[in-house]
Amino acid sequence: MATIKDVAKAAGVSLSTASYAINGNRKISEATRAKVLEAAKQLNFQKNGWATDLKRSSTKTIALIVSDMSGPYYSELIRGVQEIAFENGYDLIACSSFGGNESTAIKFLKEKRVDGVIVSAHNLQDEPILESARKGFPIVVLDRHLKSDHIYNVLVDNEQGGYMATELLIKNGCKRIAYISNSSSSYDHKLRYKGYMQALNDYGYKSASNLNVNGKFTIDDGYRATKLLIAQRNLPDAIFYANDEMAVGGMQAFKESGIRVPEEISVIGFDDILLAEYMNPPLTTIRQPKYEVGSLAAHLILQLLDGKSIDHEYMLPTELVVRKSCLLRE
Amino acid sequence: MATIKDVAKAAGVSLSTASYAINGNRKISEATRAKVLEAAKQLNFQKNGWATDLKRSSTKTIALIVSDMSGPYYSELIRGVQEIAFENGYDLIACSSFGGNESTAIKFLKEKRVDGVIVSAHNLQDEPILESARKGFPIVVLDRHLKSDHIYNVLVDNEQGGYMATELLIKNGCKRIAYISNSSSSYDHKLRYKGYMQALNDYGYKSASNLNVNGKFTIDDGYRATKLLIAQRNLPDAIFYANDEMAVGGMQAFKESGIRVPEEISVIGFDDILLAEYMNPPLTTIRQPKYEVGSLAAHLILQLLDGKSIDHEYMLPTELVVRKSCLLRE
DNA sequence: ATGAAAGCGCTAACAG
DNA sequence: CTGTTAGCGCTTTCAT
Repeated sequence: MATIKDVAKAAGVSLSTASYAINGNRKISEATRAKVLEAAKQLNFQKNGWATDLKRSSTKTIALIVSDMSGPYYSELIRGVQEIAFENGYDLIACSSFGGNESTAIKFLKEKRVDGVIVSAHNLQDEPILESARKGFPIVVLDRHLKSDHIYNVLVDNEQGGYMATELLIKNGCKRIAYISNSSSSYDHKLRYKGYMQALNDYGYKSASNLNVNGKFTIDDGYRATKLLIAQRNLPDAIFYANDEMAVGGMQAFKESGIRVPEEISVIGFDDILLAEYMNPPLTTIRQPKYEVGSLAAHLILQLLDGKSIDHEYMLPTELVVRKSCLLRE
Repeated sequence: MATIKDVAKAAGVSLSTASYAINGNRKISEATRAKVLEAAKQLNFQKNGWATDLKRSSTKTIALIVSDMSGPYYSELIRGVQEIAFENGYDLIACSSFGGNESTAIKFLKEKRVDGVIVSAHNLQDEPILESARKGFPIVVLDRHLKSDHIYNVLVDNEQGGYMATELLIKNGCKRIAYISNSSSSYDHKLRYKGYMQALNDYGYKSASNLNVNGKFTIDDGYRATKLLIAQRNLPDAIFYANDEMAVGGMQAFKESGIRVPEEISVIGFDDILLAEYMNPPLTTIRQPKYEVGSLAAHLILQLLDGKSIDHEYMLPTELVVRKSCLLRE
C-alpha cells in the first residue's frame, strides 16, 4: 500500500509538502497541490488514520462495548450514543465482549486507544475495567456500580422497576407471583429481584416460586425455564420475568401448552424491547430509558474529554408500560 | 498517560528491555522483568495498541459497516461475522454509515486501517467503496453488486425471493397484488420488485398498485404508506412489502382501521426478522440467510487475507416462510 | 541478558 | 511557498 512517502517521491516534492497538499493546507500552491493529488490518485494512496491519530494523540472516536452486538436490546441505546457522538464530531465504534477476556472489548479497554469508552456488558468482570481507568481516559459503565476515580456510572433504577412490576401484579389481584431469572444474576437483575421481594414484603405476600435457570436471558432460556415450570404442574398466577426476551420465550411455551395469557397466567417483562409491543397479547413491561441512557453516557464522555468535572453517578427512572399480558382479577 | 518510555525510565532499563519484559520475551531475566512489570503497574501503564499495529503493519481486526447499527435487521448477520472472526483470532468492530460521507464508516474505509471490511449499507454510495478498494485490503460488499479487482460480493437471491412471495400470493388465489416499497430503491429492493413483476407476468396478472413511499424501510414508513393506501379506498387483496419492518407497520395500520389480516387482506414481507414470527398474525415472509451471509463474508475476508484467490461473487438462496398472514382463497 | 537505533506512516514547528 | 527535521508509542534487528 502506498504511503505518503511514495506520493511525495512520485510527485517530486518533500514529505511535508505532500502532507500539506493532501490535507488542504493553504500555503501550498495550486500547481504543486495538483501534482501531489495526481500522484496520490495514481498510486491509489489512502492515508493511514491510525498514524495520524498517533501523531495527534487523539482519535476522536469513542467505543461502545456491549455484551452482544446482535441482540434486540441494544438498538435504542446505540442510537442514543450514536446521535450525540456524531453531533459532536466524534465517531462511534461498537465492539462486543463476546469471548470474555480475550475479546475485542478488552483490547479496546486496554490497548486500542480511543478517547473514551462506554461499557454495557455484564459478561465482563470488574477488574479489567477498573484497571483500564486512568486519567484522561474516561469510562462510563452502564449496567453495574463501579467506584473509581475515572469511572462514571449511569444507572437505571432497576429496583424501582422490579417493585413497580410486582406491585402491578399484586394490585391486579394476583396471589402467587413467581420470578424467573438467570442464575448468574448480574447487578441489575439482582436489583430487580430486590424490588420484587420488597413489594411482596410490603404487601404481606411471599414468593410463589423463584426459578433461576442457567443461561443468558435469551428467548430460548425463558422458553426452557417456563417449560420446566409448567412440567412441575403448580403454576403461579403471575410471572415476572427478569427481561422481555425471557418473557417472550415464556409466552411461547404457554402457547404451546395451551395455557392462555393473561386469562390463566399474567406475564410481565422488563426492558421494553421492540418486540414487546407486538406480542400477542402485547407484553406489559417495565421500560428502561435506553435512548436516554445512551445519550447521557455519550454526553458525559464528551464533557469529561472537555476537561469538565462532573458527578460520578446518575440514576434514571423506569416506567411501567401496561399492555395486555396481565389480567385484572377481582 | 504513561508510555513505555516512562516505564523504562522508572525501571532504570532501556526502552527495548521494557518492551521485551512487557511482552513476555524469554530473554529477559526474571529480576529485570519483575522490575519492569512493577514500574508498569506503578505508572498504570497501558500500551497503545495502535502504535503496535502501526509497527506490525496489521491490526488483526476487521470492520463491519452497517447502515444502522441499531436496527433489528442486522442481529443475525453480525453474529455470523462475529463468530467466524473470533474463531480465527480476529477482532470485529462495527460502525455505522449514519452521516453519509462524513460517517465513521467512510473513515474506516479510507483511513482507519483495519485488515478488511465488510460493507452492508445501502446509504453509502458506490464511489467511496470503489475508491477504497486496493491490493491487500479486501472489501466484501453485501447488499449491492460492485465489480472491482479487490471487491467481493455476497448476494442474496432477491429476485427469486420476490418471485416466490408473489407466486405464493397468486397460488393462494389473490387477484390484485400490490407492492409497497421505498422510492429510493436500493439494489436488492429493485430485484425484489423485478421478481414480483416476473411472477405477475408469468401468471398473466398485472400489478394492482405499486406504492413507493419516501422513507427508509422502517416500521413507520410502512405504516404511513399503508394508511395512504387505505385512504384511497380501493384495497388490493394482497400486499407484498419490500421488507418485514414495513410489513409490520402495515399490519399496525390495518389493525387501527379495523381491517383484518389475513381475512380481508394478505400480507407478506421480506427478511424474516425476529419480530415476524411473533406478530399477530405471524408474518409470512421470505427469509434471507443472514447468519450465512455474515459468516461467508467473514470467511472470504480471512481467505483473502491469507493470500488465497477466490471467486468474486457468491449468491445465496432465499426461503419462503409460510405463517399466518396470507389467506388461502378459493 | 541488555541497550542503541532504525523505522512503522504521519504531522507540524521551524527554517529558508 | 517548500523542505528539513523531530517525534507520536511501539517493536525488533543488531551489537555488545
